[in-house]
Amino acid sequence: METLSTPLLYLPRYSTSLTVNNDHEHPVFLHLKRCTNSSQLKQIHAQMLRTGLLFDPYSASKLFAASALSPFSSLDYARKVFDEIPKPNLYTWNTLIRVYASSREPLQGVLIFLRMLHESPYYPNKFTFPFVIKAATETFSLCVGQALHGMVIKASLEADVFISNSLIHFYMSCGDLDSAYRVFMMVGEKDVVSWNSMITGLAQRGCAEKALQMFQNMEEQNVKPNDVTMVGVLSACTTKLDLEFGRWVHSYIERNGISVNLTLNNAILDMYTKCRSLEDAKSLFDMMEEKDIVTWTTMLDGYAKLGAYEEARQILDTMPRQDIAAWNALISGYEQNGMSKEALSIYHELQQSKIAKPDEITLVSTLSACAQLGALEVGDCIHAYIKELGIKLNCHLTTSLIDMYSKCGDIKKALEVFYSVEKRDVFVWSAMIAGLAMHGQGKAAIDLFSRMQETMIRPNSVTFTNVLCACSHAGLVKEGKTFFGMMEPVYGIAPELQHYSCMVDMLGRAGLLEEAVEFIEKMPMPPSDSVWGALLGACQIHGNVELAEQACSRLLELDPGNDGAYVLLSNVYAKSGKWEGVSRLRKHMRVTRLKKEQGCSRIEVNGVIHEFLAGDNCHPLSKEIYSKLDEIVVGLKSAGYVPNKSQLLQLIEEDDMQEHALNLHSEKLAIAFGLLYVEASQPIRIIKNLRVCGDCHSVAKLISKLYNREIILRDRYRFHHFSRGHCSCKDYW
DNA sequence: GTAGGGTTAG
Repeated sequence: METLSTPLLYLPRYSTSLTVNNDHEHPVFLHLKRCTNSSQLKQIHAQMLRTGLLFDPYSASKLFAASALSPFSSLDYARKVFDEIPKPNLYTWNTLIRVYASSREPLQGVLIFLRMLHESPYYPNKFTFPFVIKAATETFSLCVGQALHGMVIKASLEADVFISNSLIHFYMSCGDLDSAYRVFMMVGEKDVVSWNSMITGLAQRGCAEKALQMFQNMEEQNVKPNDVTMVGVLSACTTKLDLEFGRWVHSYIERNGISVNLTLNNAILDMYTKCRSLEDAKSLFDMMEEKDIVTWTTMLDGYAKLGAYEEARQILDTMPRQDIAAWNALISGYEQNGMSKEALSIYHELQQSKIAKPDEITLVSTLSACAQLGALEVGDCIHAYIKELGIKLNCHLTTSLIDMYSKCGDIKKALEVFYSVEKRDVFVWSAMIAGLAMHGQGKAAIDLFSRMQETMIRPNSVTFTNVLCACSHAGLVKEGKTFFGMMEPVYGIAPELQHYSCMVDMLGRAGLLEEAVEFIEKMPMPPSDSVWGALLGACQIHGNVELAEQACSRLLELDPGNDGAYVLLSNVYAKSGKWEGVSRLRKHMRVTRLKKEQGCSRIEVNGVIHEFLAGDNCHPLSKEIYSKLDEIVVGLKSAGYVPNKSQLLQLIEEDDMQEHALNLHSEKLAIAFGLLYVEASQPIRIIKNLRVCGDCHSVAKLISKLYNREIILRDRYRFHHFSRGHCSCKDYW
């Protein structure tokens, strides 16, 4: 520790008077200019205090600027210096606002500004406003910015292009595009930054077309674009996923001699990966002489999202520093491509290696993977980890937790999370409504939707999909029709295909097949495969062969490879004893080599996921499982169970064999495994990739009674809670 | 003596 008795610098002891007489060449300023570390700065500070130079506002401002802006100084130290200055001048106030505006506490910038208005004799000048507007931008404080805008006008400073540009950026960041545009229009001499602020603002708000239109206007006005302009334009291309236009922009940059720096190269690279051209991305990546963490992460993300996992992994292993963004890119790449097991394994690797610390984004992706897999125990661990680290739940995390708990079958925990948070955005509300819907709690879902209306949060298109889905699963036809009718007139949300599908599903399930058909006929757009699929599903429930045939052929016109359509139609035939229809379908599937998606059920025991396929004997405990299954069948038969073969795609002709095939359904294997290895106090949680068949549904009900166990089964569309011989779906599914 | 706009992971 250096002390003042061993100075690093020799500071001549001037006999200073308090006034400096405009002697700006005071030697202490020279030292200040040459100062390279904080110890030297402190010595100068001490010297100025001793000599009283600090009482001169101009000299003090010099010291303060050095304390606030030099790379080796800290904001805390600068603040201490500021507090010692008896009469800070306007320059000093401006500098303090400036450093706070770009610090981690931008709000302080606004507060200091207010203090300046009260305590100082100065009125803000053309330099003050850009700093304080930046502070308002960083805090997303619309009313503060609006007030500042008012002050700018009163001070007759609205013609200042720097201030106007700050205001444009501010309004864009707050999402007030109209105000940004108004300020933009008022700027007399728009410079390149004015245009850039509009272009990047629009691009970041997802208004790609408007951003590109702005770019065109800019060219027409003969304002020469620079590298920042092109980053904004590329961002718009990336939103549009328009590779051809992206390539044109790349060549435009080269043709117009726009200087390409690292950031611009990164933006071009991102455009190529998002527009799915790995070739273009790779060749740019290889050519780039300078790369930073963004370059590496962008390339890694491109590989991972497009399924080139080996290449992605190689980037991770060779990049100079594996920060958390890189791990997140790999995890989300797997998760978004439905490879949840791989996503979880990367997450585990990350935790064990401790190379980087998981952040909110890591947790959101990993929770989604848990939700897909139904990995409740892993999901629970992540929730515990969040609590342990004291991570505050933001809306993204809250949504992911609610989604994970709902999809893993623990609706109570999902509700706990929902009620534990103070802040809920439209995604949080929608996720909770979806959770209740998939658990068949339609009434609760609707109640929640009503409570949502009491808040300022406006429902979006997804919210309505979830509400209609809730009505459909719970048979709430009247309510569903009301909500559907309100969408456009009350909420200004035009119904989309998924809303029509939900309505057809709802009407169809309720047996209103004619009404469902009329509804389809009145659709303002061509019905999609999922609309016909909903109708076909309803036909299966209500055994309407003729309509099923029509729905199936319309569905196959749109999606010829839809194996589910054949299965559903086959079930309709089987249900009404039309075996010739069944074998015709079977033959057709054989000829076209279309295979029914294999049924697969999953169960998690002690954090390990066990997977079963129909008739599968790959499991190491296969023998025990099958003997348990035999025991169950004997027990069920003596309780009066008769196998229900109506929903079996008739691949096996003989009766005995049919029954055998039924017994081998994957969910039955998983239930047998659960009875053997899940603690008696715990529910048996199973996840199936397809819809549960009627026979398995009755069997699960009986088992829940005979063995006095709770079984929670997630199928492709919803949950079934079996308990004491009943199912939560009330056999309406 | 002070100023404004940009790229990656949800």
